[in-house]
Amino acid sequence: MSLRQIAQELGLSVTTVSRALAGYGDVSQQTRDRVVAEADRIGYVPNEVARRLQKGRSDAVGLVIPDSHGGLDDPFFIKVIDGAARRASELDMDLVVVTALPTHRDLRSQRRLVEGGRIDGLILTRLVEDDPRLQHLLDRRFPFVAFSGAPGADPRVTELCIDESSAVEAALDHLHTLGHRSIALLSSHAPFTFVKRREEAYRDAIARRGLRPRIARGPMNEQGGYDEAAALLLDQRRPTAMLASTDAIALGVLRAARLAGLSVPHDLSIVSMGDSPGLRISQPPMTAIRIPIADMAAQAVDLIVSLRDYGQVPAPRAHATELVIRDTTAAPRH
Amino acid sequence: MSLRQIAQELGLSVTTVSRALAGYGDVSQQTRDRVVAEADRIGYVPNEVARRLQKGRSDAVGLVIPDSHGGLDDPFFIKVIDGAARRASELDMDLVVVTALPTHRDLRSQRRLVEGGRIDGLILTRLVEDDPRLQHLLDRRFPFVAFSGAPGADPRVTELCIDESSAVEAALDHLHTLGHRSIALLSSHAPFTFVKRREEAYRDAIARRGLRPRIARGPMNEQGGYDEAAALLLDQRRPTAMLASTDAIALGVLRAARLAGLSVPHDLSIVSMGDSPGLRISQPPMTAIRIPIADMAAQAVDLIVSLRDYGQVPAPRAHATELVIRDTTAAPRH
DNA sequence: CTGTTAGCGCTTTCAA
DNA sequence: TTGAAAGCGCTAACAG
Repeated sequence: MSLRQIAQELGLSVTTVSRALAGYGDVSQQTRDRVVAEADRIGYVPNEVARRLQKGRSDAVGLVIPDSHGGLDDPFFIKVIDGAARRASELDMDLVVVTALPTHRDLRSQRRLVEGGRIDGLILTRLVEDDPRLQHLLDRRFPFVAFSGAPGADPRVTELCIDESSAVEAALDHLHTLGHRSIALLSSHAPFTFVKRREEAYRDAIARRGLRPRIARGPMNEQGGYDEAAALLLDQRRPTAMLASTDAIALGVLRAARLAGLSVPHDLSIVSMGDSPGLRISQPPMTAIRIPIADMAAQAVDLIVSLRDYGQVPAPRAHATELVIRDTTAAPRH
Repeated sequence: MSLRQIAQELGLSVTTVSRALAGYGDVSQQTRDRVVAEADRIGYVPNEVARRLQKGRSDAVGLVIPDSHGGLDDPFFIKVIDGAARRASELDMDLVVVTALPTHRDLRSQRRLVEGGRIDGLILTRLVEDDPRLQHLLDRRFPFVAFSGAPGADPRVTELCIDESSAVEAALDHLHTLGHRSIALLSSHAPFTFVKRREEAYRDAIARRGLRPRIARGPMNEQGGYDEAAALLLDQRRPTAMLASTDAIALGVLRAARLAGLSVPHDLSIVSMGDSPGLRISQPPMTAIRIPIADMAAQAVDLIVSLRDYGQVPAPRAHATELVIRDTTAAPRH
């Protein structure tokens, strides 16, 4: 099961066998055929670890997910893993997943991964302001891409993002066209960059229409969405539509509306931003801005390979989003 | 950033430095202190790849998830990844995730992983009868554990399972005690072992109570559950309760009941088997048998380490399940 | 076209 | 208690 075995069997040098199997380099066709035949016969698979040591790279991409003690329930991560693992598999690479406490104050996971040579590049998610992870990677000039954007548009950071402006614009256009004039944004307190960007995009889009912005914030989960929506719905002049900045929040809004006895979409329209499967089977199915997380994750792998091999990337562009109209949006009642 | 650097800096041999850092072996306390201090100073992190090559093991655990072209939406896998990655991180190991086509007829992913020395053991999920993956691993005596059970109770297979009998029994006991006498099982056509086990457990538990079994089958997803339930609900003598063998199916049942104008739980009680977060926020929140997927995945890592190091495992026991009573179960109407 | 040599960074003998 | 030497399996550089 090693090159040496094949070499001995065929009376060749290990080098020649290696070359023949690599598929390039100078080897006679005859030798190549013999080697390949023998390799097939004994079912040779190269030792990836040895190859990595020699090549000085690991052909693996890292991903850190939050350590939530068995409670990880964010569809975002399964999408990221799905997309990244698929692309990595296509490239004969590994996706290495480790957990870290969500605070990321403890860089041990990242250091083991990065400095131990286990991976060639890292996919970062949920970056916050002054994220220590970022500095660590920049200091080492280690290849990485940041999902959902990095704070401050640092040119050294390769971002993987959607065009938040046009995504929010599409949602507001849809609602505005339906006749809504009071549209709230259900945002969150979470310190992630995309949260802020979405808020800005919302403010701009609302201002362009001469409407009044209303932004609610809470924890970035279902309960948070529920609480935010419940408070807004108590208001005398409650909004006729809500744009939720994440799927979990949107599902909380839906629950709040139901418990308040409001009909969705007639008493309240809801648009979510995301792509969770839960949105399709919610009651009613949720209108949403689809964010192609898996595709973005697949691209992340390509970008990392490019960064590793060429030290730069072909200017990554924002991914297109898509308004998927389902059953939580309609014209407001008078 | 290598042992050599530290060795040169301190005028020691690489061997000594290695020993000092390993924490065992014969090194004077003084030398050890000096080495550790210097290692800290330059921020030494051992090259994991070199260590792996030398040790002949990779300190990594593999997991193959279905390649669903960006559509992976099964909460099962995120739980598995979460639990396995966390335990692996605790042990300073990696979790390597790759995708493969769900048919698993193509063993390339597995062969690259296993024979390339990239991992020390593999976590298998969703095994089917005569699964080619199983034979491949058994042939090579490669450490692996099978999630959700392997067909046929092969003694060479380390299983990670719940006690299906007592899980189903708990669900049926709950429903029976509430007064239900017509309880259907919404199963699926999926060829996985746990599906069959659940059906058997259901038959037994129903028989013990002198009731008549009713088993419906369809695709193992939300739509499947919807279709199965819709058909049952058309029946003159429709069941008053349904036990869904997976969460996705249960959510489909809920949708069918709603569209049929039935009140859940009063017209129809539903119990699910699983642990998805979606169950907590369904309307109404779903009564379920909680299956501790993440804990099982964490144990999977321990079992693989044990198999690797000792060639055997401390007889793994079935994981306990728990009936979580929420709002989809109540006494039947007359 | 093929072989020899060297070395990736580490750990493990075996000697001193 | 320390060091020298060997080698994990592979690839790259340099000769022939």
